[in-house]
Amino acid sequence: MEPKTKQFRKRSAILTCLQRTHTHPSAEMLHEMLQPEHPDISLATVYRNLALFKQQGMIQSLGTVGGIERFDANTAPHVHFICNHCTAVVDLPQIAVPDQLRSTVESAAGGKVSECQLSFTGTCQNCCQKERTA
Amino acid sequence: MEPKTKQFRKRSAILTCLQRTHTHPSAEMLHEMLQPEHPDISLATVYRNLALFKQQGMIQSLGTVGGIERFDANTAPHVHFICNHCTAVVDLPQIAVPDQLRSTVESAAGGKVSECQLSFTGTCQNCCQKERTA
DNA sequence: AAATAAATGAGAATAATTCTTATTTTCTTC
DNA sequence: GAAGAAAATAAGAATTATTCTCATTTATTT
Repeated sequence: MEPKTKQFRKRSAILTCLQRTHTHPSAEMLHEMLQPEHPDISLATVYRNLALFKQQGMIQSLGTVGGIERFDANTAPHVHFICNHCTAVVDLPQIAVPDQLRSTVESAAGGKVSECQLSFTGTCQNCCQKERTA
Repeated sequence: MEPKTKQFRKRSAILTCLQRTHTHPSAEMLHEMLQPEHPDISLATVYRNLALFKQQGMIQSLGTVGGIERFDANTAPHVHFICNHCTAVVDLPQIAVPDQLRSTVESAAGGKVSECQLSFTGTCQNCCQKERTA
């Protein structure tokens, strides 16, 4: 008979998939990545659970790239590089986000900070090369 | 007769309006702000010109807040605080974005950086107070 | 095992943004 | 200054990422 895991919640499959990838996928990208293991998963389920995870603070949204929202299971403050050409998003762990920034911001803005995001947009290495040879 | 200015390009009116505000408006917010002076302006024109300005590097997109794109005529790197409750966006000029970051990122990512964005999300002062009294 | 609660699939609904086309406005050239 | 060419715009249709609805399935509790 079928292994039980396949009948279990798809919720955890979605979270696990997001945690294992480094591509900062969109809902649709995740949906495709889940196809081999869960061919019957609905796109609405992916959206629904991503919203839930986000609300619970288990994952983070990077905002949109080309009009499509991208997600990250790494909620620790870290830096992203976003390629406008191929919409790839990569982490830049080499670059640190100053720790004391949050409290500085809170006193400057007078509110409560829940998230910090430092991102650079431009053209990635691959796309730079493609442009050169084109 | 009507003053000539009203018959001139709406393009410049859109840019001027964005340059004079500090609310980091969306296309629709801009459209509303332009109503008194240009009641016949089309929302499509606002979208079209914002896309043009962005492509020409004259303005910047902050990304989306609550699913709606927000714009800023200040293209110099600076820090934003975004309230998740009222979707207000304010500048934090007190906090500087390190200058050498761009080149550090370019060597780390191996690509070409065109934009930098540092933003904090949370609850603004006003919304914090409202929560307290609610 | 029955009853209740939670999760999901499928597709419809929503809404921000973009596109299309006809019209108007501006610019160029004579 | 007028005629023709080019650019900009208005209005609404089209697109599409995301959300919602509701019937069904799956899990949990009694």
